[in-house]
Amino acid sequence: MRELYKIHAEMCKVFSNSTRLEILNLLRNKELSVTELIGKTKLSQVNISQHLSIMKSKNIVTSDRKGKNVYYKLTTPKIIKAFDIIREVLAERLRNNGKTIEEL
Amino acid sequence: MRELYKIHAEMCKVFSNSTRLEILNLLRNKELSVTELIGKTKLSQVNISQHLSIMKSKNIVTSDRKGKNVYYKLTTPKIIKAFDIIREVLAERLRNNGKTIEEL
DNA sequence: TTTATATATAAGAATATTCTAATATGTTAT
DNA sequence: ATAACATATTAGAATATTCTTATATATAAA
Repeated sequence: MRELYKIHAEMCKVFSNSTRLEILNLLRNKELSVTELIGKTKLSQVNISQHLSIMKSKNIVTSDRKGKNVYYKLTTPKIIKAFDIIREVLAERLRNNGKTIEEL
Repeated sequence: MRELYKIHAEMCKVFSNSTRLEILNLLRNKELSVTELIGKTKLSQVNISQHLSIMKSKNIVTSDRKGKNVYYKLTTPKIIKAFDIIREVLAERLRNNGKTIEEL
């Protein structure tokens, strides 16, 4: 049973990096190619590929090559459900401090 | 706006350790003292205090001293909502592999 | 005020994560 | 076949995390 906490923690490690969260948020509605992700984030190609590789190895995203491009998408919308709950908590806290998400 | 992803990631770091997840799961319904947590987990006092300290610094739990004991509880039930969504994803995956959570 | 019980903090070795730079591989067009 | 474009992998320095050991602090009981 303690093994389950380890697997759970391994999965949450994916969410513990801001670059990966940014990528996941971009993938919330539609699949995107690496090139598109580069364009939207201004991050380096290498870095994005590395993070996508990490997320793929944890089964958070899947990839699909279409010609020269490789498209990535979420394996389940529940990932974004969890993402959004944490955002709600953060938004509440900011609000309590007189700030809004938009200000950041 | 990229700042928000960093705060979000900081919060998720709390969930990226199996011991902390175990503690959070024990705190899901009721507040517990450090001694009670030691009894339920068989982890060392120092280790539990350290993890509680980390979670307190990230505002995931709050503490309340009552006599000799210090009781900890979750700051918001949304923490457990997010926890449970990830568990659902893991349970689905195990099921697809012909296993159940109970087996672990 | 000393003792016992409960909890917290500090220091440091072992381990893990992240980014950058260099390079490799895969696909299409010429 | 080779050039151009898209993506993946490797290696390593810098940094962060985790656990253990030792010790400190806080409260209550004797």
